[in-house]
Parts: sequence; C-alpha cells; structure tokens
Amino acid sequence: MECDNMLARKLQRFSELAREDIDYLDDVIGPPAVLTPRRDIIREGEAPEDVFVLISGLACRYKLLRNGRRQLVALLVPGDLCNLHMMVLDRMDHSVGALSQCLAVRIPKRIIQEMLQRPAIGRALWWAALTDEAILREWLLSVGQRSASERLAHLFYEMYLRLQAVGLTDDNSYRLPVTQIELGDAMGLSSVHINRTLQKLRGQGLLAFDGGKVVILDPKSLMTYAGFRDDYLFLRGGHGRSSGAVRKRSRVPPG
Amino acid sequence: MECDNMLARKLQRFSELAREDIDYLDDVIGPPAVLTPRRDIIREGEAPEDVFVLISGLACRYKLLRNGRRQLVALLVPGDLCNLHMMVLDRMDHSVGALSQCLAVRIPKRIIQEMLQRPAIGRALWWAALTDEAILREWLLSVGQRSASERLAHLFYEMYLRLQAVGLTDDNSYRLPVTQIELGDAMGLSSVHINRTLQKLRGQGLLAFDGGKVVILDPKSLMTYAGFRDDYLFLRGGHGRSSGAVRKRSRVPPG
DNA sequence: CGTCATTTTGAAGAGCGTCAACTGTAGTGG
DNA sequence: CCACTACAGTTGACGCTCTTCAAAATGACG
Repeated sequence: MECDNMLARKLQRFSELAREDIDYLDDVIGPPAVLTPRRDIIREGEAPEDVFVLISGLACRYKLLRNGRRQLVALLVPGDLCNLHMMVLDRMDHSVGALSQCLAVRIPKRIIQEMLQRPAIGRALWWAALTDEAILREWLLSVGQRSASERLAHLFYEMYLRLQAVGLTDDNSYRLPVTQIELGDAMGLSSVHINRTLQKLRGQGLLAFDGGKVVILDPKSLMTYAGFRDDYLFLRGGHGRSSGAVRKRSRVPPG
Repeated sequence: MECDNMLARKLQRFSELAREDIDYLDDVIGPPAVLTPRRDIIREGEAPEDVFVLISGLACRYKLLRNGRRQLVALLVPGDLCNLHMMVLDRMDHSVGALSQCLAVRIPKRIIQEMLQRPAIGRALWWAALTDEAILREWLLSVGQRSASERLAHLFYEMYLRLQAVGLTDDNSYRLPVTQIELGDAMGLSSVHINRTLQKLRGQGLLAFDGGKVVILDPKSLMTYAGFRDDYLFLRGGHGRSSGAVRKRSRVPPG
C-alpha cells in the first residue's frame, strides 16, 4: 500500500484527476500515524484540528447509548476519510475507532478547505460524502428489514466489493479483522445470534468467517440470498439495472 | 410559509448569508409545484435534471426490498433538499415520496453547481448534507439498539425539534401526517406493534399521537425516556454537553 | 501453565411479527 | 339516504426470531 496516494486513488474512483491535482494531494499529505487496534481515533463531542484518512487497516464509526449498547454505523476501509465532517461541523456526532492496527494520515482542516476550492477535488469529496451516506441508508434498510442471515450475507458481500475496489481481496476471500461481538454491534444483533447465524450461512455453503478471514464460497448464490444490488456503492462502471421492485406493504401508489 | 426563501432560511441556520447571496437564492428559485400525497417525487434509479426543495408538507426517503418490505430512511420537512445527490451522482440510490400534500420548488442542476461556487452557500450545502447524514446515523442507532417505545419516543422528539426549527410547532404539539403503517416502515416495526407501543406511551403520559397530530405531553420526561441528546441535529446554539456515556458491551478501551 | 478474551453451546423466555377479525370513518355511486 | 368499497386503526391469539443468562470450550499470549 503506497501511503501517499491512497487518498488520490480513492478520489479518482469518482473521476480522473489532473496531474497537478494529484501532485497537490501528494504534497499535502504528511507521514502516517500508527493506530493501536481497539482504540478510539476520534471521540464523539470532540473537534479535532485535522482530518484523518485511513491508509491501511479497518476502522469503524460508532455511537453509544447510556446503557452501554453500541451501534457501529460504518466500517472504514483504506482510502476512507474519517472525519470530513469537521470541515463544516463544530464537533463529532459519533466516534471513530480502530478495529485492527491502522495507519492514518492527518490533513489540517485548512488544507481541506483548499482542496474544496479545486473543482475536481471538491467534487470528488462530495462524491465520497454522498456515497458514505448511501451506504448508511443501505445499512438502515438491512437492520430495519432484513433477517439476521440476510443482514450478515449482505454485509459480507458489501465488504467484498468495497475491499475489492481498493485491491484488498484475494480471489474470493478477504481479511475482516472483527470479532463476532463487533459484528453484532454492527448489525443490531447479539453476538450469540451472530455465532449461530454464521454457522447457518456456512452450512448453506454461502460463506465462511473464521479468525477474521471471510471466504465467499458461492458469490452468485450469496448475492441472490442477500438480495444484493451494488447500485448504492457507486463503483466505477457499476451502473445498476432499473429496479423492478415490487411493493406489498408500501402504500405509495405507482405515481 | 413564504415559498421563495424557505431554502435561504434553511441555509442560514448554518450561518448568516450576505444580502447578495440571499438575493441570488431568491432569483434562482422558480414557482413551486404541488405534489399529491402518497406519490413518488423521485424514484430509485432515476436521474432527475432538477433538485427539489421541499417548501411545505412532509415527505420521506425510502428503500424497497424485492419482497415488498419498505424502510423509510429519512423524513423531509420544509426547507430540506430532496436530491442534492444528483449534483454529483448519476442516479438515485433511493426514492423520495410525498407523505402529505407538498409544495416543492425545482432548481436546475446547473444552478446548484453555481451555488457551490459561492463559498457561503457552498459551505451551507455541505452543512445540510452532513447533518442529514448525522440524522441517518441516529436512526440507525435507534433501529439497531433501542426498544420499540424508545425508538418512537426518540423519533417524535426529533421531529418536534426539527419542526420547531422551521416554525411548524404549536406550543407542545405539531402535525405529523403519517399513518401507523408508515411509522412502522420508518422504525423497522410492524404497524400492529406501533399501535400497541403508541398506547403504552400515551398511557405513560409521555406523548399522544392521533389523526396525524402529535402532542408532547411531558417534554422533559420524554427526552429522558428516549435518551435524547440534540447534539446530532446541529441546531443553532444547541451545543451538546460532553457525553458522559458509559460502555458495557463495547470493547474499545478508553484510548 | 494460567489468564484473558472470544467462541460455542444449551436452555428459557421476551419482544415483536403474523394472521385474522372487527371497528370506525370517509368516499363513491345508486 | 343507503349500500358498497377501501383503508387506517384496533384487538386477540399464537408463535417465531432473537435475547439473555450461564457455562464450557477454544485459542492467544505472557
């Protein structure tokens, strides 16, 4: 993983950048910091002076309830911006934590403001924020409407595509260094039920998860089983077919 | 509701705009269109040429599953932008539908691009997008971790504050023209359970919901009961106290 | 070898979903 | 004015999914 242009690489997934924009990004990026697994990078309520960009490892956004329950609201992969929020908002509404050992570079807020002035980079940053939001919507759909096994299947397929996009998959498998407890926190399920659901998915020959390694045993069946449509990830070239979705409970007439 | 500057009014919740920026917004906005209740404004997969801004009424974002299940992923109130997404993304990842009769103005994509060039307006649009995202995270927390009654209590309190911010509350009550089925679709619950939960909340003297009207019977108790903290709404002046949150299931050590 | 976190298994039960029937209300058309 | 329809709300009965509690098994590490 070449540290310096992980951000450029991500932003170029939206559109090609000019040589000078790429050079600018290379200049702007400082040396990466090492982040210990299971430590917070940024806490809810804080207002860090720098924006962090994840270079390697796996991190998450999460929110806590006073009773100790936790919801992961995003998984962050290399190239993702941890707190673009700070460029406009005055504090974080959630925390960001490292799940595995991570490398991250810091970019001063001032530089981010400069980046926004450059049209191509500015648009790419909008793209990054809006696709994050689209992923969030898909997670809400999962937690609200899908069964435990569909939810897990969907998550593992999403991470398969996202990690593939940054070159971190190996054939049909990839590393996802999370515990079953963390999977539970992400999916709104107990770790006990995660455990049983994983066994079921494994039994059905769809996927295997063990020791932080995911193996997609049957990509096509998994996609069908999860009801996965990649539209929401806005990947290069991945333009979804028009949704022939049917309604049953919905009351919105086909206006 | 003065149609024309509903957008200016919203963007000024972030920061004061210069006279010329306000004038610009007034110029840019065309006549409002009337939208029939329960009809889609924008469908998933489409790429409308204009961005819609809601002027009056209540709308929602939603996603469908092939089995007909539906998840509302946002409620939109006057001033909200329906599809800012289109300014960067090439299609919608979700649908937007009117819940009540609505008025909305259309702004051509080209104009939105112009708006982004104006620093003050551009920053305000970032603020709008990022607060939408923060609300989405709070919803995911609700659906993932809160009980049915906490979820409903939290939603009604959120809408209380959001509608208050646009002057649509009347003392401790406001209109929320949604059915119990739609509430169920929003909270990931069945309408039957919504019904029973509403009776429970009413019985506890927290709130009443009938015929599309919400009455907050005991604001303070409701807020406590829902575990509501207004930090995530980024309202003018509403800076949350530092969260004294405690963890129980979380494994992230106090960094 | 012992400690610790995580995974795994079992058993019991709560919360919520589904199904189905009934009520209330508004709209439609004879 | 009265069927007739349509849909939201309401209630009861039943059961499934998932949670909780508890304990044992596994594995990593000093």
